[in-house]
Amino acid sequence: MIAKKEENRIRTRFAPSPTGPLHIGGVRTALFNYLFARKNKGDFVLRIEDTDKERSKEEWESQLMKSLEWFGLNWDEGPMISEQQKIDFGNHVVNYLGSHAPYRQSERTGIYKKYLQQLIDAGQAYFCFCTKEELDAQKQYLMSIGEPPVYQGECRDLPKEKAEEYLKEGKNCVIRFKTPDNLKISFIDLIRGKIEFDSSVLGDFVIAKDLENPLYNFTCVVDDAEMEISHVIRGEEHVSNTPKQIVLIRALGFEEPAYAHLPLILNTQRKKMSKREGKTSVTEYIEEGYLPEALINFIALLGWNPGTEREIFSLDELIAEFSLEKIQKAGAVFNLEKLNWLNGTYLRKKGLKNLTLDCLPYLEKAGFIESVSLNLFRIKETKEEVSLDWLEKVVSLYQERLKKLSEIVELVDYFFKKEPDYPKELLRWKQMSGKEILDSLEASLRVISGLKDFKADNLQEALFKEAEKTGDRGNLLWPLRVSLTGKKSSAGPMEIAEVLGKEKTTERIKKAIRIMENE
RNA sequence: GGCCCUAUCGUCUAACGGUCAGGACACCAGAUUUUCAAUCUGGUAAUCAGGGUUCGAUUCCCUGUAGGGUCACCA
Repeated sequence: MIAKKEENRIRTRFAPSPTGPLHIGGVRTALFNYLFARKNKGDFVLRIEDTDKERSKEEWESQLMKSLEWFGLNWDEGPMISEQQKIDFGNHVVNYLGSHAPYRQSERTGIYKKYLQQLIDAGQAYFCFCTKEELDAQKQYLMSIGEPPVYQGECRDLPKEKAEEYLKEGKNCVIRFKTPDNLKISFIDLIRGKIEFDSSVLGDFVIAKDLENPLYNFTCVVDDAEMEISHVIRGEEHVSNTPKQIVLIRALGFEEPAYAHLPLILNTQRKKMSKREGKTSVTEYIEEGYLPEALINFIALLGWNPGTEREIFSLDELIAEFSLEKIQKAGAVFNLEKLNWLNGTYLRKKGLKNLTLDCLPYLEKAGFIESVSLNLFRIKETKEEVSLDWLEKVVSLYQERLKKLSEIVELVDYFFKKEPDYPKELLRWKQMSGKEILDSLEASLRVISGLKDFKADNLQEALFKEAEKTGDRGNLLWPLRVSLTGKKSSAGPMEIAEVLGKEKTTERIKKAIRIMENE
């Protein structure tokens, strides 16, 4: 099924298990595999590790792929996807990039079975009939006396006939690998250098529940070999799996891939990021309104640096700069503030049209607007119809203030309400008296009424001229701004007025005047 | 507890054995300003400890300390 690849071709893989949404750490692993493959003109393979039938769900699988697609981390190969499969995934993923499905371990049982049988026949793996209770007790004991809690090999030398007899009886069993005794297993980690383990800490570990149900370490080794993966780049939590996989590779006569174990991404408590504290799934970041390019840029800089002082990189620029040598050894704390800053810079760089399109779902979800047609929207509260162009103007007022898309809602809400709601006190600038506020609002109203061309520039000119009378522009502009927005901070009142239009601007100032008069 | 890994500003990080230990985020101050941002300028802030090796250690070695990972019929 998998074509023989050319000698020395770089091939990496991302091998998630579909048991939940894509994790930030998962994106980083995928990203580095992707970057390394692309940098070296190699291949990037996606493999779904769904051997755990209890926890694996197809919806997670499609969400995983959707997330990778969103980031632009497209994989190169896999079985060609049939029309039927496309339909099966229904709404989740409409079209896969390159029309490749990922490799699914659940569809490769036959392959694993063959190799499993090979090990059993060669006496390198055996059936174990020990019960869970027995093993738990043993583990407890070993840990209590400070020994590594490994299987003691009770069934290791069980005669073949005996094993077959138990098997026939239907006795519960697992398949264990016969780990060689007293063996030093070392490998060169491309990031950490030489790492060595003693085989005694491995014990005879379980490689399959039975011939039909192989377990992670086994399937991983078989697949990496079958798929001719040249570089296994994965999280640091896997270093302790590596010696197990190496002894399996040797027993099966496979070639060892190169290994690179990435430092962990930590939470602010400096622990491995977990679902317990903070946001870990990328879907949460997507929903909050982080851009894929910002997230990619940020994650790339977590544990890697280009060796220069540059910090802003597109995916293609990362490919050009990437190298494994520049990867850090120590774990890196996920620094949300820096992500926010980066996202803000990407938001500011974005074209207004696209930014507005990105904001639309948030405005709809907030119940501000509903879509009438492609370019026409209705403000729900006032039933007014507005164009996409107008929404662009609204968004443009806040482009440079935005850190993430979701913030647009509370920033621009006053455009979508009949009138802003605010406490009277908010209209007061510094020590102004009620009379002064009233005068100020009436002055604004007068200036605005007399204006023919209702544009921010003209408004500014006229209002600044009026403001000279008191010397402090705030005297005029603060009450005006509050009357229009009901907020203590916002974009400039002239720009807001222009977008609001003369009529509404006038109405809102009049309302503020009424509030002041009701003293 | 066993095994494995790691250690530079609060955080992400730079520094062929010789640098005033550099940059970015955050923070503080100033400029700008009607507010909040954005922007510009400046500032505070770090080599875990102790031993070696060396003319000279952030850098190499050892010990200690601290932190992390992992010890499933999960991946």
